[in-house]
Amino acid sequence: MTRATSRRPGGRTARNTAAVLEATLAELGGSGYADLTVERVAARSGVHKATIYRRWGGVDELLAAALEQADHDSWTPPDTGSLESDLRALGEEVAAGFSSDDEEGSVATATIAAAFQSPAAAEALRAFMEERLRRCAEVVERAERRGEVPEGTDAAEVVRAAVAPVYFRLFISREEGAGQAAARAARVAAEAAKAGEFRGSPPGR
Amino acid sequence: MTRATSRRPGGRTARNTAAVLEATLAELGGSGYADLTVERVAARSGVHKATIYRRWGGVDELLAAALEQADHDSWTPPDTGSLESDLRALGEEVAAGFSSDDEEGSVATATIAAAFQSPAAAEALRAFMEERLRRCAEVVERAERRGEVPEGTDAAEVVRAAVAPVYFRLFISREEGAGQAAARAARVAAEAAKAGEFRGSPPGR
DNA sequence: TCCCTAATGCGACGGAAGTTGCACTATGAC
DNA sequence: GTCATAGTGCAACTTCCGTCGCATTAGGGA
Repeated sequence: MTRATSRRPGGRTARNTAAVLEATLAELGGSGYADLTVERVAARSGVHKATIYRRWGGVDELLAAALEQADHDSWTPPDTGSLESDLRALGEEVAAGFSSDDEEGSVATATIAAAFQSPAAAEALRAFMEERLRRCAEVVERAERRGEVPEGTDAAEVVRAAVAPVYFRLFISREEGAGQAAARAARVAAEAAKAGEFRGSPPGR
Repeated sequence: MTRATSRRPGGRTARNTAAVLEATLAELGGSGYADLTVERVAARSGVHKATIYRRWGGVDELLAAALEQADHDSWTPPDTGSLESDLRALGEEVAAGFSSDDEEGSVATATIAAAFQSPAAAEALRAFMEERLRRCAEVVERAERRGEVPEGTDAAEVVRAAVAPVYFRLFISREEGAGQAAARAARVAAEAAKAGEFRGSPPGR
């Protein structure tokens, strides 16, 4: 959508967009968010910095665009046979993804950081997480079809309960053991879901 | 501890420390983390910027020192009579504290943001949250004494389960309704604790 | 193929962030 | 009281970030 309003979406513009976003991801993976700068992205991509400032506006918007791109991937939640183990796999995936230094984890971590400083990044993160939660609903819906959980279970809320403790340890309390936390959170969330604690939409909806 | 290694902890040095940290908090409350800069703190506090750079090193370390100071406050967890309502009050306090623009919430939010960029800030945040979790254990211990939850319940883990979804909505998924989420998370955590799901230390300890 | 102009490249500029050397002040030991 | 020096103030300096005006290039309609 970045170029939806453009009058010349083809050729060089498209090439520049690709080069810049790719360079952004590479810089993130290499140096992290703290050292992410427009000048470095410009140098790596071969696109002039003035162009980047004009088209995106700054580092945070650049990051938002990169995340938006990542949003269009083909990720699907795990399917292991039971709600609890699906949730556990999900949580462990989160813990592993953010802990590792691979590109995907770096982008996500950087965006969480950037969201504190830029409305554009915050919005990009919100949209990304919304989409992820939407896809994760599948996990709960399968459980519902299996009869594991009652009908009308708020799928997103179950997933939130399962993964929130992992994120909490990673970025809020900054503790070790996010991976182990996934198992317990998954169990608690699954049990609560079976007991019908997550039935119906939350009050504020 | 900032001045523990100093050879001249008294007089002007102490006054400067107080003035700088107070100015840091004031700047945070007024303009937020994104606009927090050493120069502005220097101007507000009346301490020269070179001094601040020499003593702390940068904005993030400044913030870490301010949080460390806040760590020594007299905060205690709510005591409402039951585990679930205590946890709910706790979660709502978190949601309200971070949403509001008061000074305390600003410092905590800013530190979470700074923790992504500076090891010093990350460590300060970790220590702060550790202390908060330690104080919150009281809530679960009271419930244990009342017989609400089985003996040997991992208090910190119960609290994490109760507040993590609130933090998740605030800073990760960036959704609305963090306050409402507190109620459901508190209920789920309390029920799980009663069922003994949080008995014993987690595996990775 | 031609041509208008959107998009980019380029270099210079203003300003803010952070550093450094030097002089001075005030602390705390004696 | 005196004195060595830790700590601070000051100002100049170096980078780096972001912006701007203008020249140049290339997309895409004719």
